[in-house]
Amino acid sequence: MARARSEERRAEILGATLEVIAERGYRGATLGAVAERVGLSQQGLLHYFPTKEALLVAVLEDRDRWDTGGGGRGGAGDGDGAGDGPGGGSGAWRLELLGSLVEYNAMRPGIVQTFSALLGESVTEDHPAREFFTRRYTQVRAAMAATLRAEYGDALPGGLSPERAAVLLVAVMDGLQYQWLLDPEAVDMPEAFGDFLGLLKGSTEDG
Amino acid sequence: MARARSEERRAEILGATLEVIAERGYRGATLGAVAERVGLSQQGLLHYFPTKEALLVAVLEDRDRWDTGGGGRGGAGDGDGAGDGPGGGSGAWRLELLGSLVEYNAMRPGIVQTFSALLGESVTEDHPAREFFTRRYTQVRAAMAATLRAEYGDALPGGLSPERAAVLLVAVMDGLQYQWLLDPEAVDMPEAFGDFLGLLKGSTEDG
DNA sequence: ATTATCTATAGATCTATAGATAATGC
DNA sequence: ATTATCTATAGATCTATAGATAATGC
Repeated sequence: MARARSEERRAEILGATLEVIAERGYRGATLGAVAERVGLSQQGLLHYFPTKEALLVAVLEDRDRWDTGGGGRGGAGDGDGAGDGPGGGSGAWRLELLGSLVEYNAMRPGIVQTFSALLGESVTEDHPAREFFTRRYTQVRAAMAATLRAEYGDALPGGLSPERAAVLLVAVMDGLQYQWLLDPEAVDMPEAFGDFLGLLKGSTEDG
Repeated sequence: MARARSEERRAEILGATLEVIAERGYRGATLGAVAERVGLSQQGLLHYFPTKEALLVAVLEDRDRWDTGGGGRGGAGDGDGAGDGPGGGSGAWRLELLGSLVEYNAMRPGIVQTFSALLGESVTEDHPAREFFTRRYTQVRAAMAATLRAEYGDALPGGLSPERAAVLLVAVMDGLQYQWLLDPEAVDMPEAFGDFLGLLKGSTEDG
């Protein structure tokens, strides 16, 4: 019971951390702000996560677990570095699910904002999330390539290899997120992503 | 002469600011670090830019000036929110120049990192660059759409309207920058961008 | 006068450590 | 014993203001 309550507390704290990072980024996030959000003193928070970096690491590990479907099978990625969704479990996403993933992300601006902010920060020097994102993108590109290969074979309708298309697929997902976060009225993220899938297929359907 | 020296100093300071932001983001950048890089005390720096935010604003205004070709004619955008290049001057980019722009960016990781970090941070609340990027992306999408329309008319070979293709074009440029900054060995940014242009044209050439 | 810089410093924060107190589980 | 929290606080920073000093340009 004590253990269970402790786990609950940690989950609460991680949720609050996601919120605070969405609002201020990791560097701008303070332990005090996270603590306040869960009704703890800053020092009380440090009982659960001994340093600020440990808190970030826990957030990223959580993300990894969630992305890989909770089952803990590594290798397959999720849809994107800055969005998330239901884990696959079988090794590679089915292409049609990627559209749903983007729609799902469009309903969760908070979490998209958290990871878009982290991704942006991660390119700066010595950022504690940099290695995480580097590794993750390698995985995600590989998973996307596998998905595309399963769907289209070694050459896509547009003429690209699955590997080269995968880079673009991931780029589009991330890039759309920034444009959409900054101006959700102006950018229909799921529609745009559908447009891109249409290009890969060599034809376009209406949104 | 005093005026000229002053302008020089300001330019030096802006250059140093770009570097420090690339390394630590805007929130992580300190006036002291910028000052040190130009051999001034932190308080000496504040003689030129009275607040930290004024320094950021100057960086962004500089960028705007550079992007619009230095001539000060508004309306046309540059290639991208997180890269830069020679200004157009005539209102819209020619499509073939976009590829060169990406190649140019690939030779300047520092500046790409500065603006990628800023873009990432800008999605957080009350970030002083948020409005800048929102406005700029609106402009850039419009300029891209105009470019595409000039090249292909109202329907691209792939079937998209210029406006809908423009969103993707910008997304690809940004998204590629993050992947490339995190892992330049793994991602050939210019090649990937060429692949995307090929998709828009409905055919693909080798890199 | 104005410009360029500096020293001193106020006033805020921030992270993390130390050590106390109370409750829970053996 | 262990767990959960708290108060107190050290030690670092950071931004920005105040005010002095020296040089430059009329």
